[in-house]
Amino acid sequence: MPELPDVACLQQYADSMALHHRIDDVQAEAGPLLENLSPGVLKDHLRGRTFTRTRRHGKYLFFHLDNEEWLCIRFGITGYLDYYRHADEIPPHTRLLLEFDNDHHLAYSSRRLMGAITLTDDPGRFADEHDLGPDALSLSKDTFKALAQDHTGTIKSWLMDQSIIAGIGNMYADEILFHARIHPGYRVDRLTESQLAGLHRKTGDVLNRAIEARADPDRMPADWLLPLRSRNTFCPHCESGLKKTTVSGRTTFYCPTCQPSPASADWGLRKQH
DNA sequence: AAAATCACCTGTCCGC
DNA sequence: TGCGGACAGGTGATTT
Repeated sequence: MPELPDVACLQQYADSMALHHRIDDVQAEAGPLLENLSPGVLKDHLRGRTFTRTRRHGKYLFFHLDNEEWLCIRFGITGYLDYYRHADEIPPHTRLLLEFDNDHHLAYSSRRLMGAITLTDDPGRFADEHDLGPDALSLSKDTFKALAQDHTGTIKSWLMDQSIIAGIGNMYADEILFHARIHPGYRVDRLTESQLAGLHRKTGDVLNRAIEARADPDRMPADWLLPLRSRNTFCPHCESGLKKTTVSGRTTFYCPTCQPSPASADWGLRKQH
């Protein structure tokens, strides 16, 4: 699940719960989440330290340690954080468990092992090394338009490409395109200036509104697509039946009326059917 | 070279 | 009820 709004909420959660407590104990399992990092080394770096603040870039969350290092977490599809008191509250699939000096715990859980846990001295450098583009909430309209130059693939895959813009995933790409009234299969370089301007505005609107809704579909506005996913239902604007299809290999929902298909020359799909 | 597709894990859901 | 197969919101590697 965790796209930018989800990670922003996890950041708020961590800020309200997990800062300024000394880390007394660390449990980590070896495995694919810890790349180039052993559980023992991670433990050595974290134990005795406190988190002083956090930072988010795209879908990554960084915890600043009082020795100037940062713990970096990527959540993958199934990752989340849980701060709790009693040992029997440990969530299933906990992959990293911190125990603080106030007898509370912070667990990073991930059912599918698709996230990452690592350390860095500098989140900015980390973002560069991992080829992350600017955060989706940091973009000016001009930067947004400039980033779209010369791309011939689909607008949906462009929005989701973390090396271009960091933070947007499959679900919010669909939501943003729905509100911008742009079909997800459009070629990026066939969009008009005004379409790109609208897309930029909707990107900020949707992501910020999703954070307000605490990334909870039940709190999202009534005219949003996301809570309707996989329900085979109707467009909240025009009552057309919503379509489910595949764009760039990803499950895609859209409204065929509000988001009309591009003319054949304007598709960004290599193969169309 | 850019863009699409596959592979990575594991749990869930659906149809037979 | 049991079982196989498709599928899931992400990303990095591989292929086209």
